[in-house]
Amino acid sequence: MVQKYQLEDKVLLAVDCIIFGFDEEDLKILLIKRNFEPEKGKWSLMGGFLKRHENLNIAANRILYQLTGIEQIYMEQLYAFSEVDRDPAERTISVAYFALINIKEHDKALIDKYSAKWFSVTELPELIFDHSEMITKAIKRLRYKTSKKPIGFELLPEKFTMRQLQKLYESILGEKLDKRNFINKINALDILIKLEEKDMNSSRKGSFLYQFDAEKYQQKVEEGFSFKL
Amino acid sequence: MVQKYQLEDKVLLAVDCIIFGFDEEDLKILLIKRNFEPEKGKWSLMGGFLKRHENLNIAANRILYQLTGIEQIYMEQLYAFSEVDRDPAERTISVAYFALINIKEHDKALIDKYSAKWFSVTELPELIFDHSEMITKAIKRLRYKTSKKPIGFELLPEKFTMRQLQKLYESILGEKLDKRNFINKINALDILIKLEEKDMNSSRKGSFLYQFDAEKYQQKVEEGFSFKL
DNA sequence: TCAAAAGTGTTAGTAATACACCCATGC
DNA sequence: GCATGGGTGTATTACTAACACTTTTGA
Repeated sequence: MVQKYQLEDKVLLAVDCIIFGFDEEDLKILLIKRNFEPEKGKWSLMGGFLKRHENLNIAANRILYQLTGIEQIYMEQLYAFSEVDRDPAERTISVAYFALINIKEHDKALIDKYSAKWFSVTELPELIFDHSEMITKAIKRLRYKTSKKPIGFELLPEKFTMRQLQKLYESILGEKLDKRNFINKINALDILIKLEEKDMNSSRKGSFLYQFDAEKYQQKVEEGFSFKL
Repeated sequence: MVQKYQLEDKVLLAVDCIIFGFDEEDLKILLIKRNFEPEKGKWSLMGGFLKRHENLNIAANRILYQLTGIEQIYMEQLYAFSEVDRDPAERTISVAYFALINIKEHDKALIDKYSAKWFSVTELPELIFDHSEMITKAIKRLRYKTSKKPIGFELLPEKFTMRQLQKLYESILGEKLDKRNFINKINALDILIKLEEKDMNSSRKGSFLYQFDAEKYQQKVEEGFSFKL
């Protein structure tokens, strides 16, 4: 006979999604114009409320899908934000999630339809509630993860140049890296396939394209390999 | 005019506290016999429900105080656990917090009164709900933090021997460390004060006692120092 | 006198950093 | 022919890891 917790306070539990993308220049974050009160019309992370039948991961994916049409991506829980007055309308606790996606792979039309927009992390607009704080924390976590595992390949097209990869790392870490050291380290990891093909857009000489070797990477992870950039 | 989110589901939000302690031998976790249904009488983390007027940090401290008499310690948020059926009585999301405390500094009588008990992390009893999973995650986080910052001093008495400190690190990391390398590294950090005094309990020869130099440490942190064991 | 834990340095290997010039091409 | 970005290797330094014997003293 299971007894219930009848005297306890219940609260609204929100989920906010921090979606990172990369456009071969800058690290970007996807924001949306909020279409309900309070703060209607202001920029915001993709957010919504947890429903009774969902866990938080599922809610995060549903909310992202409803607001942007983006489906089935891996999101990771960041932190629960719980200041009593963080939402002026009503007491709400928000669990922030973040994810990395490839901007080009996700249908621009769909995102436009939903009035979502990419902003460079260095030029974010004013955001509602504590969403800036969430983003600050997400960037910190992203930097940490980047220094442990070679993530970031999600953010690039299937074929990419060393220079694009380097720029991606630079924009995540917020600092310039040495070209030769970077290439040496990435090559030492031995998880890229160098293609015959060259990308001729970026320079007259052209630069070789690479692919991420997911199989080799998986194998190395199983052998317990760890990464340090 | 602030509008409310009237159609959204509300849920119970619980907080569970993972309290780490060290008794100069083993890394331990504080557990309590649950005195209400469901699962009454089984071992559990210290848990309770968030109240309307509290944020999660404050709730975590209140719950810990009510169940163990331990006050005013620094707790860090770990993760929100949200499986739909994690609590059979009613839909409950739980945010886990963890902390490090010095077992001896916290009044044993008080803890006994509340029927809390310390268990070695290597010999945990069966726990309710998803509490084992919470502990696994907390240990992982603790190991990570230990490898970045010289934490763990919270777990030792004010004066301690190098060997005690080494045992603490070994029990957090779950592996043996080399005595000389350990001492060399700790000394290189230059955040301990070597005392004249010796501890005569552990051996015939006696071993020198050390103190953590909080001031020096603070200064180094400000200079941007980072730690790698 | 011996058992039990404390204390003490060096070396070899590995990883991280700093650094500068030539190449290929389109204009 | 020159401007642009691409590509390449080495030397130095700092860190990490492995390793064994002597000291002290209470029983």
